Amino acid sequence: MKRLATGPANASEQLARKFAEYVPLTPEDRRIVSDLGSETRHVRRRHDLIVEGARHRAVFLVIDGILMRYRILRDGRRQVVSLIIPGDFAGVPGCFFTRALYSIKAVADATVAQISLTDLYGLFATHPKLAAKVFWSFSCDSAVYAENLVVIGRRAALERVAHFLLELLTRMQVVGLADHRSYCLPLSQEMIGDALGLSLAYVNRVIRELADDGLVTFEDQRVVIHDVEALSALADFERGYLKPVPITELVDPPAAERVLHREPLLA
Amino acid sequence: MKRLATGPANASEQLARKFAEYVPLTPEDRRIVSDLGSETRHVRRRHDLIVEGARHRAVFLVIDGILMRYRILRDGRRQVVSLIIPGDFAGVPGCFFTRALYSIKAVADATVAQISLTDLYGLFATHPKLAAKVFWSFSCDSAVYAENLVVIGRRAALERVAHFLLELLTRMQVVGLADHRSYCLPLSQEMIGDALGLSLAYVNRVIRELADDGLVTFEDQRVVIHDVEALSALADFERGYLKPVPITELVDPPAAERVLHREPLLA
DNA sequence: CGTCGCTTTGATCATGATCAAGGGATGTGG
DNA sequence: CCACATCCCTTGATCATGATCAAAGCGACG
Repeated sequence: MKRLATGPANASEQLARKFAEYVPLTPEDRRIVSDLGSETRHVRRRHDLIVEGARHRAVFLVIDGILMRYRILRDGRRQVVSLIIPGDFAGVPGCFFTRALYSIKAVADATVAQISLTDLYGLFATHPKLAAKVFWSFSCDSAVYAENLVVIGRRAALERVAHFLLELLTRMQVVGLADHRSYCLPLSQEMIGDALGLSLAYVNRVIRELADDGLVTFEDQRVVIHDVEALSALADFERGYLKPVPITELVDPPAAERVLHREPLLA
Repeated sequence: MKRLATGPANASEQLARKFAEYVPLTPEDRRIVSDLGSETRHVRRRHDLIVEGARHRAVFLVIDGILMRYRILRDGRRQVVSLIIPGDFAGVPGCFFTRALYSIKAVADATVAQISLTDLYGLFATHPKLAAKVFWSFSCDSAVYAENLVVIGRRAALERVAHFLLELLTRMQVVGLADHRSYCLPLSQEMIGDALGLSLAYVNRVIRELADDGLVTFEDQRVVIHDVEALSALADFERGYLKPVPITELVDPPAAERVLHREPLLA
């Protein structure tokens, strides 16, 4: 259960790592994120960070650990809506609603940096470029949700599980928590089922089938994907949706192409 | 098939209508949107506005008509990822990726205002407050995707259809295209199935069942929900996820609470 | 040492898919 | 104006994917 990379100690390091390829943070950005997220909080495995229906006071940048965002329906059925790994924000897009739409629970002991909504919203007035980067990343999360709609809506159980493992491989790689084919996955099979709309028992059978075919191995909490190519083909996995365009073009477009005249910013 | 409201003629009117409650647009905002979206385009029913894999050059603000965002898998299975109604943006979040992740097709003849990516990105430099409002609305779209994950992942067919009809009722009401219990729904049962991960034949049976129970009526292209309360109970529908907090607090937080000092905006 | 969380496996069931066929409306080209 | 095609709805019969129920084993942990 060794870690591939030592967890970064603070918020700005972890965010910079996630954003590295696409949303380069300036030293100034990192200083601000460090300031904003200086108040860290630990969430123990199986404990809730946010409970559905509660009022929002902050968002949380995950520094270490894994959390899941979920809803439990009246009759006990549970759907996991997203897995939140280091570098991701927890509490988004709930922060745009007065009360939390979902609960968020730590799946493995987690450390998060707390950013008050006041500070977050204030970024628009004080550091609009950084605000743009953060909101750009919020928007990109939609792409993951949309893709998962295709997974759950139109793929068979085997494909769903395969896709799930590959998406997580890719996301973990981005933040340096996976090598080219393996990572630590602290989820029970029940949680995987709840993320994919499958029953616990069936997830177990499907995983067994994938293992029997020599495609993946689970040992302890580590997943090893022995043939990423083959599994991707099986799942019809295209990782494009996890690779947005660099935001540089967005925040700093070529000056010549700006068509609108400027307005005073803080009028 | 009468319309409840006459369709607004231009982009800023339609956006203002959608944003009315939550994201008040200033007169200046509306002028800018009018400028940006002055180039309109018509998309005939069944024609594609964007084809998966194409390079992105613009986003489109829907003025009139309905479109759907979808993917077709290798073996022909189709998943509709979202319905795009007047006031929504088409081409988001695809615009954050070099190539379109999904195709977008008009379900009913549509009119859209075209906004080039250059102009959209340029908003951050030229009109950051308006950019904030637009990106805030992009982020809110995530909430709809997440909710639909719960619908498709953990709800039975009857509940899915009921939830679908209620979500659309609420969204159409926001832009003045539905009264308190009915609206025009130009979708075939096959499309509804593709949005909900169900087969055409089964959608038909479920709709029949809802009709037999006197909960809804389909006539011509109009849906009438006879008992919104009962249907909401059946579907476990909570419309909170369609009602974000007003953005005013976000863009104009109380000055006293701003903790960070300001930086020059266009350094 | 006993409980709890998690995995594994079997047996049975049912929701919803698939296949097939027909009918009504609308549209289109000859 | 008719013939034909297409789209969409409807319904029946059958099938299968995956759910549900049940029970047992296995660590880990207190």
